[in-house]
This record gives sequence, C-alpha cells and structure tokens, in this order.
Amino acid sequence: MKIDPNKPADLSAQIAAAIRDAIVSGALIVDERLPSEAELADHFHVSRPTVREALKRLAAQSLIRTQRGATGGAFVRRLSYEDAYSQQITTSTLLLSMNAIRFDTACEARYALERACAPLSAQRRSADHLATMRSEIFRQGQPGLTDEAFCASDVAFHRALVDGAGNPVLSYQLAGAVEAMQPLMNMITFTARSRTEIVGLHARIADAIEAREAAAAEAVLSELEVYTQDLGRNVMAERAQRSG
Amino acid sequence: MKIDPNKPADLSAQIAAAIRDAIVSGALIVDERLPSEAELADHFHVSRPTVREALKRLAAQSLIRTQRGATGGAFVRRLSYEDAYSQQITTSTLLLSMNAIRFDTACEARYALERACAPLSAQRRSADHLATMRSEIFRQGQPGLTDEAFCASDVAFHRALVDGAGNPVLSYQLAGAVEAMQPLMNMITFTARSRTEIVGLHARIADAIEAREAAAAEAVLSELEVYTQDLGRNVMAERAQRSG
DNA sequence: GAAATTCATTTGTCAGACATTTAAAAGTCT
DNA sequence: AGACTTTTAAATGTCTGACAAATGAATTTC
Repeated sequence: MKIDPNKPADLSAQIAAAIRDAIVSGALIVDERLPSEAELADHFHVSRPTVREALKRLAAQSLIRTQRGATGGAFVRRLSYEDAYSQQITTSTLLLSMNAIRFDTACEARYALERACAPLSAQRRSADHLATMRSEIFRQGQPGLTDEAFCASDVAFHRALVDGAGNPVLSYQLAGAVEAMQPLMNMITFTARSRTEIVGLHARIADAIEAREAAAAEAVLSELEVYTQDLGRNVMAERAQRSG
Repeated sequence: MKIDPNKPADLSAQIAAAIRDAIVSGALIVDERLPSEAELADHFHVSRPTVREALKRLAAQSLIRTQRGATGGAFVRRLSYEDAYSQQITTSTLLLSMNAIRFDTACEARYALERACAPLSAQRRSADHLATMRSEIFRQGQPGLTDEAFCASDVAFHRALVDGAGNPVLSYQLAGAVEAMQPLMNMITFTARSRTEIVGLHARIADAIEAREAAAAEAVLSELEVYTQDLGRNVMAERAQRSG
C-alpha cells in the first residue's frame, strides 16, 4: 500500500482508498494495527486532521475500529454479518426511497428472492425456525396488535423463513430486500391490508415448510405476492382518484 | 433534526448519525444543501474539524457530495444504482474473504438467487440482453483468452441474464452475490475448470432464455451449480491431500 | 452592453496545542 | 519477593486559528 499521487485533490479520499485497497487485497489482515495517525501523516506527507478524515471514512464503512490509550490505534475490523446486514438495509432503503422505485418492482424482487430460499428452507429448517414462524403467526392473530407491531412481526416471520435455509450468505442478501420493503409495505398496511388473509397465507407457508414441501411453499409465496400486488394497485388507484 | 447528547464520546459519529437520520427520514431531501461546516460546528457546539470528520463519514457512504466555492457546500446525494452496486460488491467481497465462508455456501446462495431471476428473464429479456449473452459465449470460446478475461466474460454473461429480468432492484441485489464470488471462482478457474463444459452450459441457458422456457433455464442453472460444486470439492480435496 | 476584475463565501489543508484514555513501567509498602 | 499504588508515555479525541484554493456573484471598466 502507500502511494499517493499529489496532483489531484481530496487527499483524505485518496488515503482512505489506499488503505481500503490494502485491506481488500489482504495486505492488511484482520485485527492488524495500522500505523498511528502521526506516522500515517508523516508517511503520506499530510497533516494529522487529513489522516483522521481518511480514517473516519474507513470507520464509516466498518473497515476499521479505533481504540484509545497507550496500546490503542486503528485496527482492521472483521466485517461481521450484523454490520453487513445493517449496511445493506441502509443502502437498500435509501436506494428505494430516493429513486422512486415502483411498488410492484420492489415487491416482485422481494418475493422472487424469497422463493429462492423456500426450497432450501423446506429442506433444512430447524424446529427452532419453525417455532419462530408459528409464534409470529400467533402474534399476528392477536386483536390488540398495533400496525407497527404487526409489520415487525411480519418481517420476523419472513426472516425466520429465510434463515431456515441455513445459508448465512443468503440471509445477508435477503435482509436488505425484506427490510427495505418495510416502509413501502406500511403504506399499504395502514389502509387496506387484511390481517386475516395474511395470517392464513403465513400459516400455509409454515405448514409447507414443516411438511418439507418446497413446491407448496413457493406456490403460497406466489399467492402472497399476488395478494400484495393487488393491494398495492388498489392503494395506488385510490390515491390517483383522490388527487385527480 | 439535530440533537446531540454531550455525555458519551465520539462526537463526529453522533453528528454523522444525526444527519444520516435526517436524510433517511426525509427531513433532508435530495440535492438539498446542508448548512456550512462553520454553521454546523456552531449548531452542534463543536469545532470545524469534528464536523468535517462527520461529513467525511457520510461522504464515505455516498450520502452527501461536497462542492467548493462560493455557492458550494455539502449536498444530499441521490444514491444511484451504480453507487449501491459498488458498495454491495465491496461489502460482499469483504464479508466472504474475512469470515472464511465455505465455497459451497457462497456457491449455493449465488445460484439460488440466480435461479430466482431466470423465470422473469425468460419472460422479459430483450434482444439486447440475448445478444450480450451470445457474444459473451462466443468470447468464452476463443482459444487465446486469458483466465482473467474468461472470468470477466463469465460475470458479464450472468449479469446479462440477471438484467434480462428487467427489475433493477433484483439486478442490484444480485450484483453483490455474483461479483463477490469472483475471487472464489478464480481459485477454481486456474486449476480445474473446463471451458468447453462451461460454454456448453451457457449456450443451453441462452437457448432456454431465448425460447422463453423458464423451467429449462432453471434446470441448466442447477446443472451449472452441480458442476461448479463438484469442481470446488475436487480442488478442496486435492489441496487437503497435498498439505496432509 | 460585454468583458474583466474584485470580492465574499465555502471547502481543503495545515500547524500546534490540550484533554482523555489506557497500559506498561516505575516506585512503594508489607 | 510480591502485591499494590503512582507515574509516565503513547495514542486518539477535540479545539483554535490560520491560510490556500475554488467558485459564483457583484463590481468595475471599456
């Protein structure tokens, strides 16, 4: 690592890129300590604030962690699944909200990905995953449940379905898709969603997963998609009529 | 927006979080200009370097862009698909390389997601997507092609297949999965991969997509997965034998 | 009226300083 | 000698003040 063309601008971005490259290329390994800020400043021929800005960029991407004190410094951080989840969710949410993604596009993507997990989940789901699905279904049937709590339970149910596939990479990829849909789903929930219908479909999904019937699970997921898409169209139409 | 409990540490992280919340919640909209660094410093009762560290954190996540000059400042940035792609790829790559993900886990996830796109791609692919797939297949058959170029072409082929589904959210989700697999795939390519076999399977996928036969496309993708998994097992076994 | 100039604003960078945290080294007492 | 306390050094966190560079707007000039 460690070169720095002095011509263009934005030194802190260049330094951050240099260190990032060193990390992704494996030149810096997990838990390895970076040189101190003063040493880095000396090495790159810049001031300490500039180095600090570069380090903050890396910290924002969960690439390093810093520790104060005598043996402190910046250390290469192991990117955990949790960190990756939250980054994915933030990115997906912003992407959807800032680019005027149509509801049907997001919905289609979400259920397509979820159907991809169904066969694996039917095959491998543990009793634990199944219990989570059942308990979330039970909660969704409680009369006093707020809309927010129902939505959260809905996410938890689908999360259990995905996690049942026993593939952390798949879970990580799906986290963004499912969670980022939440604001869009809320838009519908508070107007038109029939909880009874949803709970019934959820129960059939759980049944199929319990019976290890992959095709049935996929089919019910498709039904759920159709139902959700219909709701979306109705809400859109109503909204258009009201404003027109 | 903008409150800041003064008790805990890491002021720049708190300020970054406050501004980030304002963006995700919609209080700050795209292309809106943030207050100047001096104004932010005044508002949060911190110094300008601290504010700058916070802004660099946000810039690292592609949430803002900065511009110098009289009418310059920090502006809320529209998160583009390209930005989201590259962030996803970086995150996925690091997640895989830092957590000792098994080859079969990553491979399974990748093909499961890709199969999810197949039906949509079979239904909607344009002549353009098909032409890209065909031309990449042709390139993969050229004898003088380097291993690196073959890998890049492989990625381009699968990318065209995914993009054929015409769902940008799906394309975004898949980009990370496919590209992050590249280093792991290279591990195999340089030892055992039979290009003829791969090209043949690719051709059958393209045929199925052209004929709009979703089930056939999924089936060939499954064959490709099995072939890839076999290669992975062989490479692992050989490696184990050599070291043992 | 158009071109050139000045100017004010804002980010980018630097230098130096002090505060705080933390672990190791040094010192002290039993 | 061993355990406890104190000191010290190293590192990050933060602040102040300053200058450089870019850039659009206002002003001046022809």
